[in-house]
Amino acid sequence: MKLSEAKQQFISTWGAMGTHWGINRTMAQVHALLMISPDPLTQDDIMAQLNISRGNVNMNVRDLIDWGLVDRVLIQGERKEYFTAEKDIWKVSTQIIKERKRRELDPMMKLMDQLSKVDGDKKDREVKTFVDTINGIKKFGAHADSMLDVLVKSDESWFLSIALKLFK
Amino acid sequence: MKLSEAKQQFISTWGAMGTHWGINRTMAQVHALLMISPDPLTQDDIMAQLNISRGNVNMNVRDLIDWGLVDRVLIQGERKEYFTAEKDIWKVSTQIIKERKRRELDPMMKLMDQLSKVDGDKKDREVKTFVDTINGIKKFGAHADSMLDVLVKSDESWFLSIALKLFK
DNA sequence: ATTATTTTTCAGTAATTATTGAAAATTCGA
DNA sequence: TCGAATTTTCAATAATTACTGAAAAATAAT
Repeated sequence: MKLSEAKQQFISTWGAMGTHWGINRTMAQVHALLMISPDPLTQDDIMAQLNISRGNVNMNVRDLIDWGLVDRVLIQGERKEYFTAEKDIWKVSTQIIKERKRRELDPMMKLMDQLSKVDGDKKDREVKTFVDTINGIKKFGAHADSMLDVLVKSDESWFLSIALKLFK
Repeated sequence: MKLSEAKQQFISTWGAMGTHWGINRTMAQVHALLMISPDPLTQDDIMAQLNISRGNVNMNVRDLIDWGLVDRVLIQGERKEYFTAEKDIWKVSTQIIKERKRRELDPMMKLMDQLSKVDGDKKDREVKTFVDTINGIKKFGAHADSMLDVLVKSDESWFLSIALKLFK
């Protein structure tokens, strides 16, 4: 397979995968493009390679920066901004985990705390099932939370050595 | 907070959360409703409680069954079908992990195998960056794959005892 | 301070995805 | 086998989400 074809394939698949993960297709494609580009790219480079508008590039790159997956790079003597992406997939993963925990798990757990204080007799089947489900989620979430914290703070080699001991 | 209000809140938040995870809002809401319902519900129950059409209920319940998160229940002497959801969040999670691994990780890894065989000189920066990125994803995916396999096969108490030892 | 270059914003539009509802198919009791 | 009850399908439509492109804002060189 030729490089250009392989690149296209990768970008397109990474984009499709994004849609299964609540990430919009273009954002995932921009990320894919930057991951396989040896040098930083400009807005115009990205526009040209993905055939999308300037506004679209701008918005998606900004989102990627918010996610901590892409960085602005200043190139000496150049007026334009350049962008580059972290290429180490371990770092990419931990960054995504960190952000999703903050954006999703933390607020969800806060809500569960409130909901577990619902009024009513625990002998009522309706109340009992509700409270049990909520408490199950709370307990599970608390464990997930502390595991993910440690995971995100550890580095890959530490993690893999544990993983291999446990799971091989 | 009253039960009815808490239920609404839970269903609505679980639905919104679904959209961040590539799951459609209604499907997540149906799942939420069934998780907090002590007894199995019919299509009509779900229609009434969530204010959605029969076709919509039918399609989303079918998807949930495909995901292994909801089961049909036959009630003695009743013509209608009833539906119920697994309420143990550990089981729900492992089921989701199992399905996503099969639907997403496995095909992605198959593609990476193909893409890593791209033509061209590894001394070319373009080629090198591409191959390195792909290989990084392959290696990471292989570890994730075997970890998730074990995770899914283990049960909660086993897993938590390991988790506590490691991460507390 | 003026002008050229680059980035950002956002109203309008396009594309995608989800939902309805009625017709068709299926199921099962009589 | 017939017919009522129930489930499924799917074309039409609604709702949502993403994208464009041009105008406005910001930046920096002269």
